[in-house]
Amino acid sequence: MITIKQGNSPLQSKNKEDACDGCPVRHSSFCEVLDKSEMDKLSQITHSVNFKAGHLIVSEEQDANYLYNIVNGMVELYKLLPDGRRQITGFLHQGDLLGLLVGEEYPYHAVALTDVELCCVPKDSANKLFQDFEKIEGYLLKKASHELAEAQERMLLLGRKTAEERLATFLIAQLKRQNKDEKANEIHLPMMRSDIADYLGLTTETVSRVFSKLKKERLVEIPSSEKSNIIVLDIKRLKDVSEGLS
Amino acid sequence: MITIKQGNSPLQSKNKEDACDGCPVRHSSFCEVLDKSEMDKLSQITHSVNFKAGHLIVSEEQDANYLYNIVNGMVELYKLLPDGRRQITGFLHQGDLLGLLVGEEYPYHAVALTDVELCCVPKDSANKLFQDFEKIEGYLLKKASHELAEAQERMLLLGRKTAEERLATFLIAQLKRQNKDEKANEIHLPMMRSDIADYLGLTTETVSRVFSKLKKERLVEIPSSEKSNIIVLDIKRLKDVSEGLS
DNA sequence: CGGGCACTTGAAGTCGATCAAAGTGTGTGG
DNA sequence: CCACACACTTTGATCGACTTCAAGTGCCCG
Repeated sequence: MITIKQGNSPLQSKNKEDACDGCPVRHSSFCEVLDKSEMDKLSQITHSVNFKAGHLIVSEEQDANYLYNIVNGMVELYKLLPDGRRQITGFLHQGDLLGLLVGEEYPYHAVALTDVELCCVPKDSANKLFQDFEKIEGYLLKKASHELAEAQERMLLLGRKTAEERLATFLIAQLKRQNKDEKANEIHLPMMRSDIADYLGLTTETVSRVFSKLKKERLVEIPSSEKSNIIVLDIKRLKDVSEGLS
Repeated sequence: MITIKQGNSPLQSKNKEDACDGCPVRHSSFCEVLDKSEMDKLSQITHSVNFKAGHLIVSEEQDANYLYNIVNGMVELYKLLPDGRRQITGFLHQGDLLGLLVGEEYPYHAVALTDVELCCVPKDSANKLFQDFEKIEGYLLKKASHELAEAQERMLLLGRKTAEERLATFLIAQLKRQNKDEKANEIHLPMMRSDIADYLGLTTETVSRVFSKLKKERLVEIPSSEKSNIIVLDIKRLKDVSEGLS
């Protein structure tokens, strides 16, 4: 069972005017498509929000009143079955969007994995947002299709890969995301083993056992004191394992 | 192993001018956001394509030159592992989009499950499409977010549900899709058991066994001659099963 | 120092996979 | 029209990967 600290409502966490003055909004990923003056205008209708690690940001079936852009930190999305089984559907990083949806309600829970800073767009402003900044809609579409492709990759993982292949796939993906440099081989995993398990459709025990197996095979190394740091010893071979070649 | 008939290249299957004259494009789901004159204009840059059941429409890593809209019929999307393991990531129905993506290449294979008719937008026209018809982009975004929510639901299924729960979930979803009427209880499944298996992350044998179990429990009925027709005897209880309540 | 939490490791159990065979419906050619 | 082949489905028996249950370890923090 997961314990979640009570989440702040977005507006509590920071005074709205302060947030805009401090201009963290400028660092939202919207700057990829908007120029400086547009970002200034954008900051009129958005504000910054902070959540401490472990806090609930949105919950399933809660009215979707905000669209968030992760400014920094990491967020996990998950769905639950009535009996408590949990599937983490994604880890969100800087620049990712949270709350992009059709319906009235969020289709998932979102929890801050680390301390996070979010750029928060009230939903009623969203339509205005689209009118004022046409580019935004195309940008969101691009983001959404990208996520869709990732989701399909994940379905392949969950439906057809073995435990070892799943963890290898996960590590390779994290490695790619965290390093521009092709050769870099260090990964930092801010989430617990049980989060990795719920992301990969496994149990913590299995994740732990597979980590041990990968260590024994000299594919990775894990300093015993800092279990959240992984060193990949053989990227090529790990990649092969992730695709079932081995 | 799956045998796939050689797909036609889009332009072979029908004479372009004929397709537009026959105005099947008018029946593409874009009509949900465009008025008649806009649809006429749209049909200038799109054309109709037909594929016979079993034929390959697009394949993974093939250059994504077209965006398709399913006019009628059914399409399956899937990804493969090097050793042949297959995961079907979606069944597309009337109005669904095929080929909405960021990259240069399709991230999946698409095969016609039934005879299908597609509305085909060449990619170079797509940008023009967005400029001329601003509404289209918002429409695509809506479609994409909807698909994203479905993908997350599927991850929960693949990562955390039992075989019985998966099949029940699948049947309930098909029932909803095929019937406006809440009370209707007939489902037609154009795909084979092995397709259902590859969609649910199971084997054909397991799918078959679970069907037998559901029959024995009087949750469904399957006429022995028409295995593609399913009658749901107890929707409420099947729904409970799909959520792990039972 | 001790309690708690995350993680690891071990032993036993189970669900679905695999292997094998039989059943069912369809189409084809004699 | 029947017989045979083929493709799909079902059923049965066995197997194995991952889960479950149960200890045990190490680390942090009061």
